[in-house]
Amino acid sequence: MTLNQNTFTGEFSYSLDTKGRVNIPAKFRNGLSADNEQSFVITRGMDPCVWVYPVTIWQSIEDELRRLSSLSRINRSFVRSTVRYASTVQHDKQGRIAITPNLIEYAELSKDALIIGMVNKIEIWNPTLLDATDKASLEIESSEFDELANQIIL
Amino acid sequence: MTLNQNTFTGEFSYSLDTKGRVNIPAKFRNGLSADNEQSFVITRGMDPCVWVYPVTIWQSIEDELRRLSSLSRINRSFVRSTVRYASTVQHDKQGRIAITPNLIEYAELSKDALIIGMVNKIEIWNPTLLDATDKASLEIESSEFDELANQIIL
DNA sequence: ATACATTGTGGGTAGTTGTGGGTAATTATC
DNA sequence: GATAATTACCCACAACTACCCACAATGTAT
Repeated sequence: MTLNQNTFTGEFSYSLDTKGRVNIPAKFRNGLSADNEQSFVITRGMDPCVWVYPVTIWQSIEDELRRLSSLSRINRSFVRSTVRYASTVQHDKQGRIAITPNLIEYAELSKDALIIGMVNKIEIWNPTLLDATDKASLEIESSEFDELANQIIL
Repeated sequence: MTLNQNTFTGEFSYSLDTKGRVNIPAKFRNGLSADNEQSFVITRGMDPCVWVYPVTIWQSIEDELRRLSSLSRINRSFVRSTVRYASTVQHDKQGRIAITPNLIEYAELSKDALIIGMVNKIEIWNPTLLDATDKASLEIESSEFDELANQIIL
């Protein structure tokens, strides 16, 4: 399939093994463009989950960060907080990537991992945490959803 | 993997030994382009930490500094504080570099060293100092932070 | 329905990496 | 010029990681 590379949709229940590895769904792997060399960048999400970017997408973020001068304190701490938890990982022959202990702790991952396609990136969740986050945000932000509706037509 | 040379991301907890040496994470060493000849330039960071540049990157910074000359006061003080303490170091067979006593004192380094990839350079921190710095900047600059995030993060 | 390929999961092994310390060479001090 | 201090280079080892193989479950084709 060559339609829409580096685009991810759908939800998958996979498991994190004792070595901290999770499988990337075959659908997602096959959707990866060749120039990614089977690699992703994993980092902290804004929510308590792991964000997984194709490297080529992440590089565009890096390029912008590179342009921020370190003379400014805000820039320094912004670059630091963005890049600090990011690492490049290549999936093995079985299609798995290793999640760093740091990120496992942050996203509170244990055996069950919920993998969600988020268009240009992938999220890995502890199912319990996702439920809680969903409920909370639905209550609070319905008015902001309305605002977004004006910008994006579904 | 040859993707993106001289680019550093991620966080590592290493230790400074009794001889003042720290390991450069294997990931960072492997990402160094060959023309660096396993060497870095270490100097004072603008925050209380040690900055570590690949020599080739440092050279381009020096070139820029030369061009800026001494027109503005900020440049003069930047040049003075940054260049003054810079020295070139080559890592040994085990991948360690020796930090000069001067820089160890400046960054208040002792046993624990936190090594952070900052895209085009590496920072070495005393973990306690980093925590403090983080907290301070988060309080003061959170709005400007959000602004940057909106521009850069996908 | 059966054979075959693909996918998700578990685990073993060899090589790499981080860390400590020892010895020789170099530099500094008197 | 002799001695002390520092630095560069080497070896050793434990812990970890990358890589490989195996197998069961699922999906696909004939």
